[in-house]
Amino acid sequence: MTDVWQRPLRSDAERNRRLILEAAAQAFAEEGVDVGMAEIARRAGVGNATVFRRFPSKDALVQAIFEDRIDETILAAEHAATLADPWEALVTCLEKSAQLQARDRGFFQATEQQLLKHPELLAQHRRILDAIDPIIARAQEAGALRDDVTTLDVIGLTKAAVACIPPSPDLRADGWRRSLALMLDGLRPEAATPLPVPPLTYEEVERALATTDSASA
Amino acid sequence: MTDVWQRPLRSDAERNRRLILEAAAQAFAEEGVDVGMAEIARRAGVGNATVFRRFPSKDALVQAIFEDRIDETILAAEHAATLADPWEALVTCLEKSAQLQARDRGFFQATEQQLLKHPELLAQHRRILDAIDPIIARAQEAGALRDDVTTLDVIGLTKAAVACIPPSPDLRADGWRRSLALMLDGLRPEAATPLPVPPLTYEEVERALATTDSASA
DNA sequence: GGTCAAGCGGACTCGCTGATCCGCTTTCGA
DNA sequence: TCGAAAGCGGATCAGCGAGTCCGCTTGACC
Repeated sequence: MTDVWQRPLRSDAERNRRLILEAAAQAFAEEGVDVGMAEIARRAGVGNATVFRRFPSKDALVQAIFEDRIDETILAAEHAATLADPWEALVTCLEKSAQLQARDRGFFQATEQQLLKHPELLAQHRRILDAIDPIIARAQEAGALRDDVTTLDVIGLTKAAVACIPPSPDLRADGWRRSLALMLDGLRPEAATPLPVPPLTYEEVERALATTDSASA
Repeated sequence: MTDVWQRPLRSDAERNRRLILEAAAQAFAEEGVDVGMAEIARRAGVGNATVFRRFPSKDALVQAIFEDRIDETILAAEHAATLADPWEALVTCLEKSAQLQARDRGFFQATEQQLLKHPELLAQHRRILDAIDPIIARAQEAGALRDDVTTLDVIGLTKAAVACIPPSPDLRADGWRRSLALMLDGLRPEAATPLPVPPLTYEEVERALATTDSASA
């Protein structure tokens, strides 16, 4: 997606691009997506105009970082999928995913509400689903994971495990391990109790987000 | 807390006050706390100055609504506490709490990150904890709830159950019932597996929020 | 009905932040 | 070494949203 620069960036420009991405990721994670572009430029040690030259808008910058994180998550899922034990694969995948989200807590927390409204990002997000799907299926076939949950359920729970810890740099960073463990206990077949309502489908979510989009944009 | 008006408000002023509160609650719920005061005034059918005359700042307005919601939650908890079955009391309490949060999803989601930084609100929030505490304790004594979870854990999970459903007016509004059910399954003693890290204490959270406050304010 | 303080609302200020402009600097190929 | 194009950053613009001002209206009390 986006432009592929025929002529590669000049060396200093490429270096600045990286500095900006790092600074922005850190700033978003620490202070949320509301940090000003000026602050990001300051952290990166460049002028504000330089930021806008590399990323035509703040949105574009946020999206670039978001895509990076999605790639990392997918990589983690693909690695976890290679583990022999189906349940361990699931747990590993979810733990890594939660860890990534916890690291950039401010970023994810502040963006997830509004970020999916960009169609490109929605497509990216779908890639995560596809990466985790087989892990879920395998765990269910092995009888290690209850049958009545969907991939979307599991992803939601993981997100929730991170979200239920208040975001503060001064709080123990591993709090999510506890909530995730509680949720995993609820995902085992032995714990299963009939669920009250049917799951959301991806199509439902997609449609709803698209509508919300046009309403709030 | 807040002012007690010696002279009661003139009838029209009182009416406007109510209109503003309702309009603001709805606007926050639908669009998040980022809606402008002008939009709230528009929804209430009053001029923007009128909003500021009743609530000296946007913060004050948000706090007023927040306190309302906390009162409702505590009321629900107190009602649930009267139920005979300890587990049912817990479930009822959490469901009602989740329902309230789901109704004003945008509001809670957008505020929980930053709202607790006001000491008054932190104190208010503490009242919820105190209301739910005995319900938790009773369920644990009855052997219906695993022993190794704290009230803070349970509140966190409830919040998370709501948070893991994307906020959209076009999405089925009862999605949280499913995630909450999954979490409840993980809270039963039979499902219990040793938890990896110790719980957060209220003091830890309080301290962390206070620090985050001064950093981000 | 008359008086007047309380209340009203629209126009305004003002600061903040995303985004642009422009004159100077750096890289890089020849 | 040198010229041109790419890059740079401080100054600046523009729009938005919180909060204020002021001349007009309305409800309350006699």
